[in-house]
Amino acid sequence: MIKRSHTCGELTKTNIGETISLCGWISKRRDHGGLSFVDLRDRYGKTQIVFNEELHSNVFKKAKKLGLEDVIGIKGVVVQRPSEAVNESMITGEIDVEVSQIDIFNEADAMPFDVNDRNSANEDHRLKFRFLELRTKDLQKNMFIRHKAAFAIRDHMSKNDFIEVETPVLMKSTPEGARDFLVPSRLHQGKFYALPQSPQTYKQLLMISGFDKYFQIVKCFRDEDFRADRQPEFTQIDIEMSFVDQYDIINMATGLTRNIFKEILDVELAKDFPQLNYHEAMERYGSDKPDIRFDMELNEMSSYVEASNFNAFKSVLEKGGRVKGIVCPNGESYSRKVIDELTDFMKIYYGAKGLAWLKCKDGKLDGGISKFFPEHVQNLMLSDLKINNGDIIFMIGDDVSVVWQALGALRLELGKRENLIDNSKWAPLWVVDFPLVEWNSDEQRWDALHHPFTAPHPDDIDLIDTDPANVRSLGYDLVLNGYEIGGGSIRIHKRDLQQKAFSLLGVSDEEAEEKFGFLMNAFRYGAPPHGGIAFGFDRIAMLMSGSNQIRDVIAFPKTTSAMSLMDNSPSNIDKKQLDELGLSIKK
RNA sequence: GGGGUGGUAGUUCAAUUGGUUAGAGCACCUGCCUGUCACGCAGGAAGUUGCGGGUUCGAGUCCCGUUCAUCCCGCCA
Repeated sequence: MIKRSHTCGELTKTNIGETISLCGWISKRRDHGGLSFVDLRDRYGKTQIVFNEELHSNVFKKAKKLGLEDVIGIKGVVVQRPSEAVNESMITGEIDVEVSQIDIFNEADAMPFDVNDRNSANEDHRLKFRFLELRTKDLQKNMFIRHKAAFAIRDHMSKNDFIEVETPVLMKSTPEGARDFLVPSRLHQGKFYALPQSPQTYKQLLMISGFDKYFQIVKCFRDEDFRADRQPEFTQIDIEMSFVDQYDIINMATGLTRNIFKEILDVELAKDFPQLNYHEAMERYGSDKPDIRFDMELNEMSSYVEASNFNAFKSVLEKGGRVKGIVCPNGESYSRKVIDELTDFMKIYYGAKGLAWLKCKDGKLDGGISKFFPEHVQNLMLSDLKINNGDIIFMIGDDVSVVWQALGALRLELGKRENLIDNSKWAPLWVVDFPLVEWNSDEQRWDALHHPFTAPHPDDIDLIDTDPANVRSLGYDLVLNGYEIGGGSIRIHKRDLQQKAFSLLGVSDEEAEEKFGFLMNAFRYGAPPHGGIAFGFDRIAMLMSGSNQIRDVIAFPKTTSAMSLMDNSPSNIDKKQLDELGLSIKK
């Protein structure tokens, strides 16, 4: 067997005259009769190797039958290319390898798609042959970014005294939050393990154990519906610290994020990331994960509405609702048809009742609902909101949550349409002071916004009994370019406060004991104040690789229906396996 | 659970209002070619139009159902 002396990405004219050997895949073939050029590829690059009938007729004959993606090893001499044949776009473009010996390791069938071009097949087809898609330059680059990021994280955390502790993958099911993936127990028939949604309880127990700086790069599992940035199994950078407040965590996580971007992309992020509290984020951007690479903030419109004759909005205000609006440039391009499309978008997806608009023309407001606004009100709007000629103003009036959500989505849509987003920009920010709980009207109860171990803001503890909706938590999210890439909180570390939190969430003592008794019990034996954060490692890798699909940074991802098209999982199992587990399939 | 988009040779796409034998690039096969790098030239093979039903003289095209992929809403403590 020919073993390689070099990779396919490194030979240059300094190697001319050397006898070398290479191993790799045939990326491209150009046959000229007695002379045949082959681009040999491995993950380091490509090198052009030449088969010459006159020089090595035996080898030439063997090479005649070579096809795309055959795997070969060759031995030969590095030679200078004729000057007119130099390919300046390749590192190895000044040399050829004159092949004198060849091993054909494996001949490939006709390829299902062209691995030189990732776009040569649809995604479902590429997923079926994911091992081939992973040969593409794009995915090799992405996997390398991911590897470097994981390496940089471990290095950074270790240097800062954090230790990585592995926690169980088979754990107790807790029906709170996301749906669990379940694993039936053979030895305890009828009982189930769950795969962790996150190692949350374990890392809190590790704090009680005294591992005051813990981290783990760890797989987590959530059985919900999937999106471009969500997979059933995903990887978190899980971190927890003792004897800290939320600003210690924020500082640590900012430092880690800056380090990753510096190491992998050589990007210098701001020393401190901007911070917005939740309420401000919603009021200004209509989102708890705002993309602040562009402005176009949401404006308060109630004073203009009150001074107007537009009764639809006035009655919204009377009923305690809100009216907000955004000012968008390039209003001429918003024809009736386009506005109707945007209106449907608002109605169908965000429950808005409509989308009001007015345009600014010749220094005056025009069209849409402009006639309901007296001239002096219009003038105020023009000057307060800095509306320019050609702008269009969109307004929505509704319950505050609808206004926030709909306008937040509209802001993003308009930002894209108007090309306001600078793709070269990195805009991290912290969102803090989240509400502790939100009302779940379906279940008629309060749900934890983050999770049930999140500490309430110390200033708001008295409100827990009287006004739960306005209790802030010591929770925080790290947002980058409109993606939530991390989130965490200071945890409750006292048994009585944890009990209070459970009772607010409608978790009975018995239930709390059954589900979280082991944690509650641990609080009896010396629990330090602690808190932490978990980063979505896949999302970070995705953003760093310039993608908006998490699948692009996962070697073997699942589809949006949680299937693996490559190995066809999930799949049926033998009756024998079911019997061993004491399970039967419901018909 | 709901909505949008898509599924046609191995693959990427085309196919006029429903109308002849469903076409083209790449890949594949055969032959030619000694400086190509998207090599070139000549020829060839390749199709259950996702699946099931319906309308029609006639369906890739229209209708209903279903399935898969993808994007979004719900969901994701």
